[in-house]
Amino acid sequence: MNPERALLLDNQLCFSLYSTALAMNKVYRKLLRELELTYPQYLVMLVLWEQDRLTVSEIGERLYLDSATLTPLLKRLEAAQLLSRSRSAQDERQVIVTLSESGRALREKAESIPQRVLGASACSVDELQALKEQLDRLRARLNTAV
Amino acid sequence: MNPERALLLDNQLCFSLYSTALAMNKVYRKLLRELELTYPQYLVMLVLWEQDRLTVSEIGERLYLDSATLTPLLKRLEAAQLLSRSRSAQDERQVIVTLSESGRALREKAESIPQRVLGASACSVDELQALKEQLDRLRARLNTAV
DNA sequence: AGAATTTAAATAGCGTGCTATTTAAATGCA
DNA sequence: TGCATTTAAATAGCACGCTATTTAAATTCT
Repeated sequence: MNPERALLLDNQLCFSLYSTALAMNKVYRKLLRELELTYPQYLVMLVLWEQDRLTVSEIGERLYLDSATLTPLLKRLEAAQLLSRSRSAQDERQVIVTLSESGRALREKAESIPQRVLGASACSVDELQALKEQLDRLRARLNTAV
Repeated sequence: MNPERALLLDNQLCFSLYSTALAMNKVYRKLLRELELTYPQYLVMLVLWEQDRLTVSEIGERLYLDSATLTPLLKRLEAAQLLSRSRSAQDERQVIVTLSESGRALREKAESIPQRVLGASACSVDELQALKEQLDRLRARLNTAV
């Protein structure tokens, strides 16, 4: 593709990625309103529902986010009484994040979310699975490029 | 997929989309530093390089963004002397965005960007084209769902 | 043991992207 | 004509997500 054509918005994969991610976020905002969570907060809860008592860095590794993003986010989740943050006794530099009772309980209310997002996407599971695999490959390559 | 498994992070297309978009943004941040543009600012410039003298809404339609996002962004581009904003004479509610000489000139410096992003992605053009089409379909469906 | 280095998290400051609201201009309609 | 409605952009306020820096704890090295 010549440089002229490459600069056309409609030819840019990256714009498709950007705008589809925004569209996805809008769908989640609507669904997550009843849980009073933002999408990144929901991601943190997903991680903790899988494994509780992680450090800030461990959560960040899972989500590709750093403490500058996570610390204020975790403080908001703590203020909402979904989790608590406490310094590790073994290593005082680390902060351990622990779900509260209501944090664990929220999982049930979240169980319907994936199905409803699938509905909004109006795609088949196979189609989404293929897309997911392509995105994961691309992310891996982009992350090594930086 | 049962609700248990659907809540696992690794099974979520949406997380792949979210995190790949963040990874893409990081690649762009590095490349766009020499143009002193952010990625959304670069998108606005792409739109204006294709067609100059658009209103704020027209830019927003192209990028799926509204005036709450675009107004401050356009003010920054105006402060950087890449464009000017002026009220339409026909309809004083509208603001016409016009590239400056240096705004037009920046296009040349931007011409190498798509090629360099392609390099960072380490994907074939065909592969990216397929991914783009899937994303565009998904965005269209998500946008009608909201 | 003590100084230098590394590490984890927090903080400061900036630019989106959003919802809800406001302002001002244009349009519709009795 | 005059008032209500609609529209375009701007504004207020919030939550990310980032870079760069700071703080404090752990580790390394002599």
